[in-house]
Amino acid sequence: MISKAMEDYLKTIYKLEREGRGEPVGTGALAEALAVSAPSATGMLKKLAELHLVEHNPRRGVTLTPAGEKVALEVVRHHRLLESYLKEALGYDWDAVHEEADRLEHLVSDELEARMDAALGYPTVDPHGDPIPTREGVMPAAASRPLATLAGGESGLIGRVSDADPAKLRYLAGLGLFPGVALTVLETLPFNGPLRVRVGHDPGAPEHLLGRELAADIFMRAEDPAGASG
Amino acid sequence: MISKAMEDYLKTIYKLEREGRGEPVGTGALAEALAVSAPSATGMLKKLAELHLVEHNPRRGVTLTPAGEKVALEVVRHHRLLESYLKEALGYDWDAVHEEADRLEHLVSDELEARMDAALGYPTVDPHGDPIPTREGVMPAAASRPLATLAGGESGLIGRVSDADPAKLRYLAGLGLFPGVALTVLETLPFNGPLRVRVGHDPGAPEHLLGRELAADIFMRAEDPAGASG
DNA sequence: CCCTGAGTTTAGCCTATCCTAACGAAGTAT
DNA sequence: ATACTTCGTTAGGATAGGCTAAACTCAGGG
Ligand SMILES: [Mn+2]
Ligand SMILES: [Mn+2]
Ligand SMILES: [Mn+2]
Ligand SMILES: [Mn+2]
Repeated sequence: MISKAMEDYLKTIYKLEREGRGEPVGTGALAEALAVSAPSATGMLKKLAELHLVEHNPRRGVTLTPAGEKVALEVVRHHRLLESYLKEALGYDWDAVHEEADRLEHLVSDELEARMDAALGYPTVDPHGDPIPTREGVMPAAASRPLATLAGGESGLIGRVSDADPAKLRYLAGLGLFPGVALTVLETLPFNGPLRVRVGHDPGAPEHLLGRELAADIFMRAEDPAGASG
Repeated sequence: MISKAMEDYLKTIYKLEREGRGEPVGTGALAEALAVSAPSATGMLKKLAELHLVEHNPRRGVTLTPAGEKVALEVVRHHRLLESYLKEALGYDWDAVHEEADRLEHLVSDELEARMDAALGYPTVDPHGDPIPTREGVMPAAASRPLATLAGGESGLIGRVSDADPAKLRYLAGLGLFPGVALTVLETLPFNGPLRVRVGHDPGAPEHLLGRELAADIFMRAEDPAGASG
């Protein structure tokens, strides 16, 4: 049986694997991400390796096996469906959904998953724009073009926003910046200065200044939004 | 800290206290209801007594303290709100909600509780007609008049149905018998025979035969339905 | 080539919750 | 009054997960 704790380990290994560049995940990084001690992580990794959910090369790191990745994707699917459901159906703010979903994600039955999915109209991304893995365990590509790579005058649609910091999410919400919103970069001030952006293409639309740290949390859709025709 | 396991013990003690007639709950009955061994129950009772959540008189039984009852009522409130939410908002069948709610009831935050409550329009009973304790920890009275106590020709509104057996719930749903539905007892066959009932007052309305076992699971509202004027 | 330090693993413990087997208390029946 | 029976508690142990302290590995730096 796969416990709640095991699911959290697998989910976190998955996340760290994505963030890193193909290297196996280190015990220390894993322990830190889970807020447990390194020995606890070592112990759990042995158990997970025993179950063939991870490959553990002592002192080198861990990698998910296909079976482990399947479990991780299921948990991520539950998490992101929950975030979407809490926001869309129950009116949660997008900075509050993560914590709630983190608790509930381990208890979502197949039926609850299916009913939330249907109630939401089979969404493909969560409130932060993170892709929702399919029921079959396929993770769609995430929007990955940093806002700062847009040239002055270029525009596009916000695809995704980092959900790591609730305070940033609240600030962005205050500016009206969500996934799906069109954004035009008016200018990029030099020496790592802020970006001046306009919401939408209209000359009359609100403009905002975004510091580099905040801009780094915003990713644009790959697809051309079909019209900087402002 | 009150663990999930403790919440389950307190909830079950509460239920058994209600079912019994004021006598303290025995260790064996509690253990059986929780599907654990008697020694496990003894051990947990000591811990709960330590926390002043129950009063445990060894070899006599347990009683909830006011603090323990408060916790129990919170868990029951979460359970019944969840059952209502799953049915009303997500389209669950009323025989499927109990199992799901039993898993989720320990993870409901104050915010989730409040949002489900509001989304449902502040319901006072769950899908089976069981009263939902208030946020302040008050348990409303449950419909308690057994269907079989209605005289031939008498009618009333179904108030509550035992949720113990999903198969019975499915059968009753097939007959259209839910809380809130009007029911007229046409006759009560002798020697503990079945009840012939009519859904509603109309002479043309569907009639059904209910065996005593099934009838014993149906309880009518105390209030007079204001009109056997059929 | 050895030494050192960062990072991991081992050793030894702790807590929560559950279990079985054995023991004890109390009421019931002879 | 004594013996049986029922029920609860004590004793002893398991498992899952987490922790601290100590030992180990190994890739450089000297
Ligand atoms: Mn999240
Ligand atoms: Mn998210
Ligand atoms: Mn229930
Ligand atoms: Mn119910």
